[in-house]
Amino acid sequence: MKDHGHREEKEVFAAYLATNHLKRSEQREAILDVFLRSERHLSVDDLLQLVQKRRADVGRTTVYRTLKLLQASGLAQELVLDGQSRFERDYKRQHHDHFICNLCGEIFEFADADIERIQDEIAADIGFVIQGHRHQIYGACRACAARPQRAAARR
Amino acid sequence: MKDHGHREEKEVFAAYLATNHLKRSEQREAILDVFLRSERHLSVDDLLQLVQKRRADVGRTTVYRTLKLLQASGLAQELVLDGQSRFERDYKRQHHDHFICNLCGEIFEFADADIERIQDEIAADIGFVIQGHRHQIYGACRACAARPQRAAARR
DNA sequence: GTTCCTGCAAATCCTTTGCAAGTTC
DNA sequence: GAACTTGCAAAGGATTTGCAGGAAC
Repeated sequence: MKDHGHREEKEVFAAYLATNHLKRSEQREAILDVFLRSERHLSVDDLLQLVQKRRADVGRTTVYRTLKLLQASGLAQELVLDGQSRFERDYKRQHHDHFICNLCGEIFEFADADIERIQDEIAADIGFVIQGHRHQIYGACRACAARPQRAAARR
Repeated sequence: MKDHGHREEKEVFAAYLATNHLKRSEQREAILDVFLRSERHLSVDDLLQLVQKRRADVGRTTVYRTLKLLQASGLAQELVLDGQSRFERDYKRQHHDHFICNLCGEIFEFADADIERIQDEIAADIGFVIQGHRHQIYGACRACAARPQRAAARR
């Protein structure tokens, strides 16, 4: 397998495996590599299909299981949309939230320090200790809003 | 069945049914009444159990279907948590978002005009037309944070 | 050699749908 | 009586789990 870069993340994953007495495998490495090379917000099936282009014998179950490891090691973050999970890279990325187009399914990221600060203040007011949050804004993206007659593709 | 108030909402529902050539039924009225009397964020099963105290023969399917009608008529709003939906009253209530305790499952509401305004500004910047949003903050509520040793009950 | 991984199939969870029988208009 | 509603059981979709065989350490 060629080295496609992302050395740092691969080391993080190797370290995670070692620390937890887990083993490396061809499948895990292929999944991680494909995941790191993709820039999108992948569903399990997206990722499975991409991985299977390289190794047709990788099963869906392994993708699910490997994604859990990637989350646990801080490399991936889960985005729960409607009925389906999607995953994005999370290593050394700044926190952000998402706009999701109801028409084309496209996902746009945004980050705003003021919103984060206000959240923290409100939480402090009620004595709530924040561990995480989901902030997703749904609607029509610029391109889809410009052609409102097109039928919805809803992901 | 006693009149438990909430006349306005009941009228809205009756009007919705009439407009859409739908029919009233004992089940729908019982479900609506129980829903309106509860102040919490109910799961389908919560609602089913409450309704069945009054009429043991109401089925889960009918609760699902009636909740769809309540949403369509603007009386209920769905809250998608983890793998499960919950429903809260939505008639003439101001928009708000939620804090969700990971330990006891309790849900706290909050509203903040600044956050809403910032969202609108960011959306306008990228030409995104907002149709709705989910903003949920997870963590430990005051009570649970005070006794961190208690095991998680995760909903 | 022991422990961990993998993929399949089966199971689970929540929700929706097909359908025959019962209600409402 | 036509049209809608109900509850059951079955179907659905996404995700998890049991398990026997295979790979890593």
